[in-house]
Amino acid sequence: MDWQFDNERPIYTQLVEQIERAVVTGKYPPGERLPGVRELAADAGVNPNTMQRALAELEGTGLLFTQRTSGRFVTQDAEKIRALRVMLAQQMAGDFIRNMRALGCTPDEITQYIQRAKEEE
Amino acid sequence: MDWQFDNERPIYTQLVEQIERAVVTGKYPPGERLPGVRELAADAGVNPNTMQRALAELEGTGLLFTQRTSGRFVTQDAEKIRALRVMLAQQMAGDFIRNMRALGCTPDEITQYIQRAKEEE
DNA sequence: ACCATTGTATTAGATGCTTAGTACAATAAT
DNA sequence: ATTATTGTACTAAGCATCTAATACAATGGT
Repeated sequence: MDWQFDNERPIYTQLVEQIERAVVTGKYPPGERLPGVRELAADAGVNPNTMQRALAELEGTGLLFTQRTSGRFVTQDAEKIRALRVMLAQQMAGDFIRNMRALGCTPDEITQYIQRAKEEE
Repeated sequence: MDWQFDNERPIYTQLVEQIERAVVTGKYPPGERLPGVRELAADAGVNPNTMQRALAELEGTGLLFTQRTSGRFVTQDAEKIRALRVMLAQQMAGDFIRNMRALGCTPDEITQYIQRAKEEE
């Protein structure tokens, strides 16, 4: 997993996002066991405490669950995962539109910028 | 001006963004004088130091300039302002596409989410 | 000349994030 | 039974952000 951080926002927040992504894209399938906190932390290059904090949040939303001494697992509720993916995508699209509008962009202009950005990838 | 903040990122960063928006949307035309630091800070509900920090950054990019004791002004370079608006829009569109791709969205899927988000505003 | 207003600088304290280091509880594996 | 591995908890330190309060320098308006 290729972790990547900016220093605009707390690392634990970015960890949450990137683990969510790994789950909704199927990199960690439903029911699969995650590496341990220490291993994940070492892989991401962060402190175990910071990783722990991110994982605890993901447990709070029910995306992960813990079995006390055998490790952490992705929820087996595949529907929940699909729903999360849709929710995240809607959220991002909504935020994007609002932000573009705040710049004074018309719907057509937004479409043009999107088109351009797609071609550049 | 209706300031709005989340607590995900530093306030001074968000101040920079919102002032940039006010400029590129023409709310503060080229050459126009801004309210003083204290007034802006009071209006935004933040500490004058924090506002000062945001304004100093905007000066660093040349969007604003200071006349020692009469106040701060928007640059008179209208082309610079147009260029900034385009830059911000491209940046946002690029980030958006990358983030949607990271969620596993296809180009068509992205288009659908955009369409949906536009209709909901 | 005077003075209110401008931007700017400085110090101190509170809070949150991150790292480092250590320790403990529970259990699967041996 | 013992041991290694799991998640979890705690303290201390460093750092950035933000607020609060105060002070100073420069100048436009009177």
